[in-house]
Amino acid sequence: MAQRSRRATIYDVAQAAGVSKSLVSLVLRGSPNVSQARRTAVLAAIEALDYRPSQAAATLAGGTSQTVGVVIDDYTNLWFVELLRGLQEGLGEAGLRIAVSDRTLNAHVQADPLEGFLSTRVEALVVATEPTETMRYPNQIPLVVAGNRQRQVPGSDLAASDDALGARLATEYLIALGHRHIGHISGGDGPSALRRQGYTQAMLAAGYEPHVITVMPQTTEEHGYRGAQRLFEEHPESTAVLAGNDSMAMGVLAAARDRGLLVPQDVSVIGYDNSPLSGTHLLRLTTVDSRNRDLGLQVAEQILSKLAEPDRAAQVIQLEPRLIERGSCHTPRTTL
Amino acid sequence: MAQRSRRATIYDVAQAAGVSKSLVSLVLRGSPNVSQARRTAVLAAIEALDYRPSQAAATLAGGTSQTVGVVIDDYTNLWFVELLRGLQEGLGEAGLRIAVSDRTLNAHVQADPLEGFLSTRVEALVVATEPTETMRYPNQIPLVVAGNRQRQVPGSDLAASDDALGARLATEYLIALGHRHIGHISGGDGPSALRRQGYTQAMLAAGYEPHVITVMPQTTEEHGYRGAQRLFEEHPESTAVLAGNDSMAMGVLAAARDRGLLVPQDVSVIGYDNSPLSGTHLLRLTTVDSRNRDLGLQVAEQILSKLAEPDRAAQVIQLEPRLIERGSCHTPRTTL
DNA sequence: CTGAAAGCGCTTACAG
DNA sequence: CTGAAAGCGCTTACAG
Repeated sequence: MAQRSRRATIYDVAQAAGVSKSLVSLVLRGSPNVSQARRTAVLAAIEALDYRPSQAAATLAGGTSQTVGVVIDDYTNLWFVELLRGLQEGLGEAGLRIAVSDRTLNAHVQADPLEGFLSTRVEALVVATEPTETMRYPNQIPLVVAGNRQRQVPGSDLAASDDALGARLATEYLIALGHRHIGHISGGDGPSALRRQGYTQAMLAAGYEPHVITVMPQTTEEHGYRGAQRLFEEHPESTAVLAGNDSMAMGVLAAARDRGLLVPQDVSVIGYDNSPLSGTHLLRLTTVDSRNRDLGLQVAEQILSKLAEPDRAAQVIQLEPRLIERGSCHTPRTTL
Repeated sequence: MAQRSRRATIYDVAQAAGVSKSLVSLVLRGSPNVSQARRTAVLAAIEALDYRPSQAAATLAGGTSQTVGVVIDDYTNLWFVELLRGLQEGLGEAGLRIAVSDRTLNAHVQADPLEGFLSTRVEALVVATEPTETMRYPNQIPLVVAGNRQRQVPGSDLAASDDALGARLATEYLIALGHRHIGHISGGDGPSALRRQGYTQAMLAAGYEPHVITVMPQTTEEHGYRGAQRLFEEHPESTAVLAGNDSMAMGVLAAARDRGLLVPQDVSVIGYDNSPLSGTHLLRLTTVDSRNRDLGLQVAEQILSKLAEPDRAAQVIQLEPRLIERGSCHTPRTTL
């Protein structure tokens, strides 16, 4: 039935439908200036020929790829999933496609995912990872950095959750619960630095001594585990721990268990990110929600506005995080 | 410095380097038939003009996109990550790019991710999700289905882990440990059906009664939790549980804990997938490794061979899984 | 080793 | 509402 022959082109469709190829193009792009009869004929021909327009030709001829590129750091670091959802929602109206790439996906053909996107002529770029100095940033298309990062990209928009505020909220929550010996396990990236700040501020404001254990360079369960071990050793009086994120919190839970401490009876634990993990029956982790979906919506808006007005000044948008109460916190066992 | 003007094209580079544009094309594609002096000049011009070749033009003119598309079901379902790594490794030599899309990413512009890939003129397609009947499968490019699925795609290659064998290995391991009351929590997808088979076989072979709890339609922690609750209620004599995958195993752990059962002392638990989750300090989950990276390597090979010889018959490749022993299993508390 | 020419499959004005 | 023409930025033979 289907021949392995040459692919159908717009010419074939035009011929089969008995119209010119411009007309086919109009139908494809949903123009209202096409008679019903011809539209039907074209659609039938498309179906019959199993025709699919060539994205390459459309991009080349139209001068626009209609896609925005998103660079993430790692598929296992799930915070980007909700961001993507928000982006998709926000970009829907405009009909922009989304393409995702992590650092390693095409490392065999291109050192830098940005290069690939730039060659693809994306309309805009979202950098949802720590920007590197080797990246050559485009200045001809909108670029928005998503999330709090250590490095700035001059001229780019920025959309991030207020990580300092989130950590402050979490710490104040523990303090309100009656805790005063609260430790913090922190990592080495952009959000970590801000969360550390928020934690420290809240502790000092309450007149308590902050205990920060910084584990470099990652923020995995393993790092959380090691950090918590150190905390429990150096500060056995700790009755609560704020972890740098949910993965690290999972490590904290493991360290507590291995030390014979019950959560939340002996020690309260708070995570950060409201990841799928935190909502499981096994963890029931109280955490901070960064509202990444809303973040994605904001990023979409920034892209759209910059596309409409390329000369507008760079924007910085900050979202307010909120605390999600679940089952990992309690009043301290012994109120001193 | 950088003008927001028109993008540099191959013409601009040729002119700046004082060569013809064919020569620039040769340099870009790494041809050896270019003198050192001219190559240097071209490279300098590319750098100076911040030139990036247009992927669209290259695809259109060259008649090949040099990319293979991978359809996954969901970014939160992490089994594809290792698959991607293997694919990347295997495709590296050939210089093929990888593009990933899940079902929802571009749902606002295209109902089906396949359509997008087909418009992009990918060289091959990897379907790492349950094929749907609405998908129009191409017959002109290699298609390989990765993982065990319920639906077949006629003419496509298949690469999967032997899920029945994996479940049998896990069950036999528990039996060897002395367990005879072993339950299985299963889901509703392709791998689930096979794992169920393997479990049942092993139980019957040992002369024990299989207890399967099937929770539809998903295979999440929540489903594992509910399934285990039912198992513990209906079969309180159970001393071991084989979960359909690691996420479900996590739910089993939670259900055991909520029932006051210790793992592994009171009940042994085995997962499936060897996901990042299973290796955490908190879970220390004994699990089955499907060797997804090797699977990716196999898929790459299938693609390459089909590209070289389009008429070769469809292949089915099955990999042997292996058991990963960690800390969630023990001999049964009371040997009956 | 290098250059001129044709063509890939579309979109976009521009006439009718 | 519809068609003929030019052109997008490359690659690929094909001559030299």
